[in-house]
Amino acid sequence: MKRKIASLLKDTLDTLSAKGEFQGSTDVELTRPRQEGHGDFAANVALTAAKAMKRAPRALAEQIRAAMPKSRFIDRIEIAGPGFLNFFVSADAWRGVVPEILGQGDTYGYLPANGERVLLEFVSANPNGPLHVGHGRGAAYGDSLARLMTSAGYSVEREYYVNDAGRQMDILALSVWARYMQAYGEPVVFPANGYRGEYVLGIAQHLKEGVGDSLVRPDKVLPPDDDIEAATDARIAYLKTALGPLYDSLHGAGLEAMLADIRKDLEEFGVHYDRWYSERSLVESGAIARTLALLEAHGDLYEKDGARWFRATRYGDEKDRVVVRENAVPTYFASDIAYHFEKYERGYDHLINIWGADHHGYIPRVKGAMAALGRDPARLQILLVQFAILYRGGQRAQMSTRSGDFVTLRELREEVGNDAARFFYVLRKSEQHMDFDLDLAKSRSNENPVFYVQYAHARIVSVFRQMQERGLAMAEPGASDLGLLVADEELALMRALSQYDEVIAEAAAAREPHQVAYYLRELASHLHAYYNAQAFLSVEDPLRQARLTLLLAVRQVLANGLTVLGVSAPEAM
RNA sequence: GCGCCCGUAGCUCAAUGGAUAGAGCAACGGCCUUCUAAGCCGUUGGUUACAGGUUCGAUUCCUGUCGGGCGCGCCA
Repeated sequence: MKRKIASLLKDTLDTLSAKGEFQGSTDVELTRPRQEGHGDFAANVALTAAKAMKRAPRALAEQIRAAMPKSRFIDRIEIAGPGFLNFFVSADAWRGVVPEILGQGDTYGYLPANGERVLLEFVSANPNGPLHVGHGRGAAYGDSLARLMTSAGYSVEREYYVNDAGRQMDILALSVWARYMQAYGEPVVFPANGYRGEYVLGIAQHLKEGVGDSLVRPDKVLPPDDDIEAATDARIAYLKTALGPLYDSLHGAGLEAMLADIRKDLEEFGVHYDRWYSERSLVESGAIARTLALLEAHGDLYEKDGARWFRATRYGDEKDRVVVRENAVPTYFASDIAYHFEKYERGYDHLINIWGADHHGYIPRVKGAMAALGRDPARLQILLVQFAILYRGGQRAQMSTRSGDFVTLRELREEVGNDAARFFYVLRKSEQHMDFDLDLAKSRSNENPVFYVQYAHARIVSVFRQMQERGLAMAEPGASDLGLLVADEELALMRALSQYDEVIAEAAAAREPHQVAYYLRELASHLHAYYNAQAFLSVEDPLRQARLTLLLAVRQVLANGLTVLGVSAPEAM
């Protein structure tokens, strides 16, 4: 609908331009006015163009209105305020959306394919512990964004970058080994910065059952005691020597167990990936070395304090960054450069990363590295998800992976259900700090907005169930006389329905799934109002058929929107 | 100290530079012998943190101040 009006307006402006009676861009944006009396769509073109043309805005608006052709979509056009053009759309035009929805079904709201490929990387949590509620927000946001952009015509691939090569994984291995030793009653000091979560015990137990006592070695706590990090590194080195090739099975046991857990968790949450991309594969394929060589060739690397540095300051970062440590081991940043460079090589139009807000300082160096490699940093869009601050019983709950004192995504899902968790997560804009009230999310009170929307869907289905029980039948939707739909609630509903594709387009462009959630709440609100004001089955037949047809369309759009958010549309509640 | 994000109703949050800043919850008052009351209708609630600036017009953009979160590693 919006596009139809916009196109009429553009044609008019083009005509005026050709006659020299209008200057400025004729690609005009229409808005949905907040104020009821301001029509269905508003254009501010007269206001924006008036200055350059040295004309009074209202007079210009009047001229544009006079030049607009008659259309069956438009009842009237008013000029209001400082010079807005307010378009009032005809009821018949609104009614047209109903057959459109029913004809397109599940694909209603899908925009035509735009041929653009998107690689969306999200969650990518280190596999050294279960996902917690912070990761859950990234998962819900990322997956909904993927669905949203798919609906908006993009070709989207989902990817999880598995950090299976770094020091943190060695610390997990060390932690598992300590628990394993304890399981054998061997004396061992648990590493001060190890992972204390209960899941580590499970992995150790599993390991014990699998390989027996073949990994038992004398413990050796190495100095310096005052530097925990250095002591840990020394112990890891010791363990690698002591275990030899067996270290891989220890490391692998932790990795595989955690990865399997994460995959299962996400699958159950409705989040499916097209690819799990291993960091280690970048090491083994030599991609890191090749990428560093490219930077070297461009003169963007140098030696200092025994390490190799990337000249990030040359590309806008605050300071230069180490890519190869003094001990010759590449940093995480080095693999990330290789990883992102490789993403560019794969030829996507948009590279989108979703990162936790604590990584924001990392953005300039990655973009800088891409610029150094001759790639356009603008094609890499990094979206930040702010932390969800947990509250339990009115108290702020702290999270820490290492202490094992945290709420896992799985716990949350079990307590509040996948639907409530997903809806709750995407109800806030991603860069907004979010207070996650666990008690509230757990409660099945009407404060939880997901029920409100799902209930609207279930109510419609229930009407059709009643219809059958009463021995009534639904005729072909196309046979209904929608002209009978004249009630305020009906027009409001149809107006809302026609807005769905606009919401999809705008939400996708802004990367903001929460817009869909807000829209659904509004559509549900119109439905509930309609439900309370009008009867469906207890009216006579031409009208009954028309109303049932409208209900079918509402049900369809509710279902489509919920699908974008990864939330189910229940038939009964 | 520097950088990034944020500050909107009692609470949680919306609002492509537009018109009288909106929802939900909470509070208060109504609505079920009829399709699900997890619902509907109504009332109350605001110096958009503060001070300037840009312009026809600012919650939105710019500068500064205050307050909160995060980051500033040869960790990831």
